[in-house]
Parts: sequence; structure tokens; C-alpha cells
Amino acid sequence: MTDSGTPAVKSVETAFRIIEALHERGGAGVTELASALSFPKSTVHNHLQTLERNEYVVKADDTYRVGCRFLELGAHARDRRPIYEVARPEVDRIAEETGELSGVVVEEHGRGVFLHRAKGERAVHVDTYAGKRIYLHGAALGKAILAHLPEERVDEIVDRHGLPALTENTITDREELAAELAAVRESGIAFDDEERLEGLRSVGAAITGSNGEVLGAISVAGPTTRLREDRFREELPAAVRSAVNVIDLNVTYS
Amino acid sequence: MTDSGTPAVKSVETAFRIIEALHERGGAGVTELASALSFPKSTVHNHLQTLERNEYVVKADDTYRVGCRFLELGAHARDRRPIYEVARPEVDRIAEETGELSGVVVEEHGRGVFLHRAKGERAVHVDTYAGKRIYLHGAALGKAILAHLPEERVDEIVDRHGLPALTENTITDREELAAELAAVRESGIAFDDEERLEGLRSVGAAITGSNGEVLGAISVAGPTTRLREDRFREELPAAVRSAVNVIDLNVTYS
DNA sequence: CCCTGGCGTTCAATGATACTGAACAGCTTC
DNA sequence: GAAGCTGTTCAGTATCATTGAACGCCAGGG
Repeated sequence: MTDSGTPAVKSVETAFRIIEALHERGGAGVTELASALSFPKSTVHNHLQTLERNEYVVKADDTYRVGCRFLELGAHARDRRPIYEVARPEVDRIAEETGELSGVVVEEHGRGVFLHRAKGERAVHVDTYAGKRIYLHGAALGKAILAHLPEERVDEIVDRHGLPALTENTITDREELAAELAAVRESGIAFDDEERLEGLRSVGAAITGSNGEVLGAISVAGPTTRLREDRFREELPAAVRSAVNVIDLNVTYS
Repeated sequence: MTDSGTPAVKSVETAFRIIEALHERGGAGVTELASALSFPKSTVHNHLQTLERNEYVVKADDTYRVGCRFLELGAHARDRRPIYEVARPEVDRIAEETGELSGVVVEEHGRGVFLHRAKGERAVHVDTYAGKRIYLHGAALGKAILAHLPEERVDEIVDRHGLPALTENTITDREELAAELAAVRESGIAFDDEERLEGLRSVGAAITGSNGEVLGAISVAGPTTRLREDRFREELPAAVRSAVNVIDLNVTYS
């Protein structure tokens, strides 16, 4: 459990529950949402009407959808992250040069959030997209970030989210994680060998600011069948390193 | 006023008022928000805590910020628009070939929302960004969309938002607007001669689906000094037309 | 060293208000 | 034509969001 004590504005939570349900199914009607969330129809209707009046939800033919107004909030939040502008072209370049999937992630609330992701020619079609949130302990990106956070912060995060097994390779033990993070700190590179998704390997590295604080991480990912030992352990890490190098320079001098 | 009758979930509205205030100033504290919005401190605090617990707001050192979670909602809403995927590369191409600013917009709640925007080499630095909302009557993009909407829908929109003057060239008269829209329908191209921003001219065209419904519009914009008659009236419209052609094909066959 | 002024946070009371479920209206379908 | 599905409206009630004052904290200055 996280916390969720008493003080909370309940109506706001139900509003977001409704928005999320709308988001997941990409549009729905009042009755469908009401039964899915087990709220009374009138409650759902009231909220949808409020959200529509504020232009956060769009209604078309008795079907409500999430509005593009959220793009304003989300894109702005993303653009404000100092890492975004500089990491983006490098991520695009990595994707193009390797042909695989590349992305940039920042930490929020103990989880990773994708700011951007680029597909190379042969990139696998996995579930990464802008805004997608992932567990930090089960991804190269995440482990790279964790490795550069203070130890007590890592404990906080593990306390909050646990170490759920995503595949049979996921690290689910605190000590094992600590050892792994030490190795990442040592080499500067984090590996993910089918720890998040079966058949997917990835290589990541953290971007740190001038004060040593973590700004985020970048990675390349591809199918295990194509990422054999040499490519996985040497070639891709080199590509990531060179990108990090460029990003670091641009972060500190801008 | 638009409408805003009685039925509305007030707490949800104040929550969004707070989010918007946070968004505008890119991070703020409780007291600052409370005095800016003239809500009691405790109310603001309650809402921020609720939003943070739901990971929509991030707190760092007594400063609250809009979280990247909104990106998930916004990016998804954008990606679902059938026009986005196909218009995006064309908009990028236009920006590169003309060196100016290009963008793609959809209609929501009687206003235009930018889904994407690309800057060419010499593009002006104006206030367009993903999620930015604009009045339809004062932009090439907007007039292109209005021209392809049913007449009663246009009336609804004008009733709701009025025809506020954005510059001294903005069309503020309903009949004048109707005549302009007829001309746009005729030629397929909409012009904006400093009607939205002084010194800015733009050229736009609508994208329509197979049933004749408007999916959105694309445009190119640049400073009046660089968009002299020939370029403004012939060259850029040709570029827009060719992009629309490509987009139309990809929309109907996919 | 204490005291003031700023902050974010907590608390308990209360009155507004969000929720509720049944009834309504418009639609398609059988 | 009626049954079943929508989205929508309504009025009562108990919930719960709101409130302002009090608290704890930190920095600065007397």
C-alpha cells in the first residue's frame, strides 16, 4: 500500500477514474462507463458534463472521448523537462542508426515516464508511447535512473511500488537489485535481459545534471533474437554512451 | 457567456482551475496559487494532495508541477485522431521545404487545437505548440475547417465563442465571414492576412474524410515581410495543395 | 538568542453539494 | 406498436468539500 489516508477530494478522484476509463477504451457511453466503474449513471453523466463544459472531454454522437486539451498540459510538462529537447534528437538518431526502438524516460512518483520514443526501420512494435509509465526496477532505463538516486530514495520507491515480477527474469529481491545498481554505477550502462518483456532486451544509461542529480535516461531496445551477445554487450552500449556524451554536453551548456 | 447552467461538479472545476494555474506558471506553491485563484489555502492544499496521490501532479521541494501523466492522456487523444499519423510527415515536409512554420489542427468545442507543428529553418517563433487552442475565425486553418462544416454548426460556434478581434484585420462580422467561407469552399484554400497575429500571414486547407466530414486542416505560416504576393498567393498554396492531396489519399486508403 | 514572518500543513465544525435512484425522452429493433 | 436500449433530468438526503484558525517549520533580523 502507498498511503491514501483520509484527506482527499473524492469527486476529483472519480472524475479521473472516469477520464482514465474513457482513455483506456478510447471513447465510451454513459451506461458503459457506469457499469464498468460501478458508479450510478447520473454520477457519470454529471462528471462527463462537467468535463465537457471545461473542454477536457469531447462528445460526439453519444460517445464521449478524451479531449486534445490534455495535450496542452502534457506536452508542456514534457517540454519543461530540461532533458527533453536535447535527448530527443539523439534518441531519433539512435533509432535510425540501429534500426531498433529508442526512448527517453524521466522519473515521477517512483516510476518511469516515456517522454519520447523513436522507431527504427526494424523496430519491434511494443507498448511504449509518450506518457507510458513503467516500473523502474524492470527496465534498463529504470535501473539506470535508480543507480544514480540516493539509496534512501531507492528504498522509498521500492517500499511504494514493490518489486513485482514482470517476467521470470525480473529482479524481485532487494539485495539483488542493490548489487545490480552498483554494477550499473560502475559501468555507466544498464542492461535489461528480458526483465520487462519476454523476448525483449534493452540497453540504457542515465543522464545526470551538473549537480549530479538524475535528469532521466535513454535506451535502445530490440528482440533477443537480433540482439546477440556482441551487439547487446558492446555495439549498442557504445551507441548509447556516445549519445549520452552529446546530451550531457548540451545539458550543461545551455 | 457560453452556458454553464446549474449541473456541474464544482470540486472538479476547481481542481482543473488549480491544474491550469500550475500549468501557466510552470510550477508554484500552495500560498501562491491560493492567492492567485482566491481560494482558501486549505482547499488548494487538499486538491494538490489529491492530484499528487493520483500522480497527475508532482511535488518537489514545496513546489508543485503538472505531471507528465497528462502526456499519456493527451498523446493518446492525439494519436487516435485519424488525421494525425498521415498529416504529420507532410507537415514536417512542408516546414522543411518552405523553411517556414507548418501545423495541423483539429476542431474541438468550436475551437482549433494544434496536434503537431514543425519549424522550418527560418520559421518565426510564435506561440504555436502541441495542444495550443485557437479561434477558428481568425486563422487560415480555422477558416478552412469552418468552410467545410454545415452552416448551422458554424452558427453554433459563432454563438458560443463570438468573433473577437485578434488584430485589426480579424473578420468580426458574420456576413463577411460567410462570404469568406464561400470563397474558401470555392478555391479550397484559406488565407490569413495578419488576422490572428500582426505581421503573420498563413495559408491553410482542410482535410476531409470519405464522407465529406472535416478531419482537420494544415497550414504554413510566415512573416508578412517574407510572404510577398507571389509566394503568399501562389507558391505556398501549391505546396499546401500537394500535401493535402497526399494526406487525402492516405486517409481514405488506410 | 528569541522573535517575527514566511511557508506548507493539520484539524474540527458546518453548510453547501455531490451523489443517488427512479422517472423521462428519444431512439432503434423486433 | 411495443420493448429495450440509449442519454438525460429531477428533487431529497446524507455526504463531504470547504473553511479559517491554529500548528510546525524554517529563515532572517533584531
